[in-house]
Amino acid sequence: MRSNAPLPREFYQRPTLVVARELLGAKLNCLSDGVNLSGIITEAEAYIGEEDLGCHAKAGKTKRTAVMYGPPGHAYVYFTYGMHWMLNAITEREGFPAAVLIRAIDPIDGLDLIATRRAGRDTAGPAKLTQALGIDGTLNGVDLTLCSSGLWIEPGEKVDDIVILAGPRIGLNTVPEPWKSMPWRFRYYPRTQGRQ
DNA sequence: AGCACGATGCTCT
DNA sequence: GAGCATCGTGCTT
Repeated sequence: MRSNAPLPREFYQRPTLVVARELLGAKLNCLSDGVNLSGIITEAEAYIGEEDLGCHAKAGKTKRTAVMYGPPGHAYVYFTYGMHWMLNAITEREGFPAAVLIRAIDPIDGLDLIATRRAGRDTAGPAKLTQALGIDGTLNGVDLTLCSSGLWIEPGEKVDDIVILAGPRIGLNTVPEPWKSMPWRFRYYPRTQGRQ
């Protein structure tokens, strides 16, 4: 059984809110320790430009945020809380710093390895999914539109807008309004079709 | 089921 | 030196 072609660069080179919504239902793939691991994206958040005070790019272009200013369709992987890796997909045109944080997946391929790495616990959480798939800083900047990068995203089932829930982004405790409350977090529940 | 807290190290001021 | 796009545990309702 062959994989589908990855989502193309044009997919990412659009408004970040559109990309965030449309990444729901897509299939995140990672080649890790020789095993193909994957999962359906069920939650994502948008971070949009230097004006967005919840976005890392609020401080301008730095060593850490440089990839956000690069071409869309690449991975922005950063380290936080002393132990966690976060995976983002770069969006919008090159030169404009924006990204979608992948916050949760439902595992599809490599269930055994994922269960081992997660000690049987779930993969709903930005640091949980990177741990499950073995994603770390070595993948920062890789091209998500190429299978050969070892980290890529394929199209999936179309998720109807009606089952998508939108709300404020998580963890922006000291971010000022209106950014703290912008409804830029999107999620859905594929198993239950809309409720949990 | 809900909160408080500690772990742990990088980034930017 | 402060803060962090978090998680798991342990304790209280």
